[in-house]
Amino acid sequence: MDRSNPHQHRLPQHLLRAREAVMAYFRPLLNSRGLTEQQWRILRLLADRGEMEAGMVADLACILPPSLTGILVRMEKAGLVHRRKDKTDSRRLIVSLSAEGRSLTQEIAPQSAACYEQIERHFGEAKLEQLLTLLMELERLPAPQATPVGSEAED
Amino acid sequence: MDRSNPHQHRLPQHLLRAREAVMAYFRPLLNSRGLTEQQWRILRLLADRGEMEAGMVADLACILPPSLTGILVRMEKAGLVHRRKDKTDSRRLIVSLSAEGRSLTQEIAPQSAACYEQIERHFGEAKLEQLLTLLMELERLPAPQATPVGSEAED
DNA sequence: CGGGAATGCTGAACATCTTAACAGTTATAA
DNA sequence: TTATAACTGTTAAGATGTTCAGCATTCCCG
Repeated sequence: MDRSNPHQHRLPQHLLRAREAVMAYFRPLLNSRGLTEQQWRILRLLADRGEMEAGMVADLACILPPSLTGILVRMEKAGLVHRRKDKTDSRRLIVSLSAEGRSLTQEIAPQSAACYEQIERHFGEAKLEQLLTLLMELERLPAPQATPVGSEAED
Repeated sequence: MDRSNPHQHRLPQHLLRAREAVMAYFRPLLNSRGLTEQQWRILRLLADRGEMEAGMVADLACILPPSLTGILVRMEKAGLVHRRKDKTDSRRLIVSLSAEGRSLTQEIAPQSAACYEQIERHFGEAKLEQLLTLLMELERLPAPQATPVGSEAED
């Protein structure tokens, strides 16, 4: 194919592949405890910052609200978290760690850290820092301008 | 939490967030044509390298075989690709672009490139190169050693 | 006070991911 | 040749992603 664009870098693809390479280190650990990636993100979040409302969990754990609803139901059914409505604003859902969830998190955390150190050892601490810096900058990309599709220009 | 580890960097999370920030630029374009991310990856792949067997599509597009099966069925139903068995080895499935799929790809490609250039403009060409280099290195992480869960140590 | 707008979560429909098991085909060796 | 292993793709089941719509609650302003 005559692609005169030398910048066909496929940034999203490489972000995806890199993430897969990294997750391969963590997945066995999580699977051995019957946890999904998302559930582990939520557990750690609650362990680190204490109970919070669902919307904040969604933001911090990068999970869309409709997904989060089901995930939290399953996690509560598994005895990992508690869900309760906010007293003063009954629209809000407060999510907190259960005792069981807390102890499980404390068990897994050091093993997770060990996986991370393996990665660090293979990849190099300096490059890892550099990569994280770039990623955090990229996260701050401004939202794309409306609809660049070129069709509809809202009234 | 007494986390004495100052390296709680959450690399997978940042890879995920960064990817989301980038995909936000491409999603509107793809949605406007009724394509998913995965379908677009497949279309571009076939346009770039010509027909190939399903396994290679899975590898190159970062899609697991069970997912690919359904995706290709839907894409064929939508008239975007053709599927046929290899004559000499009927285990293999050859996937190729249809005329309709090709023209759609050619329509979208320049708009996709435009999105990419927006990102490049915001983020900086140099940093983008640097990031891609690091990502490609990270992809080459060695597979984790067997089962680091601490339970079974075969042989 | 009252009603529309905004907020926060959930439901629904469809697509994809993830793991495990399965089926058809081909390669290999006794 | 024939039993077996290896290879390729698919099915199955459960969990999550993605978009849109809905519902309850709260806010805000006249």
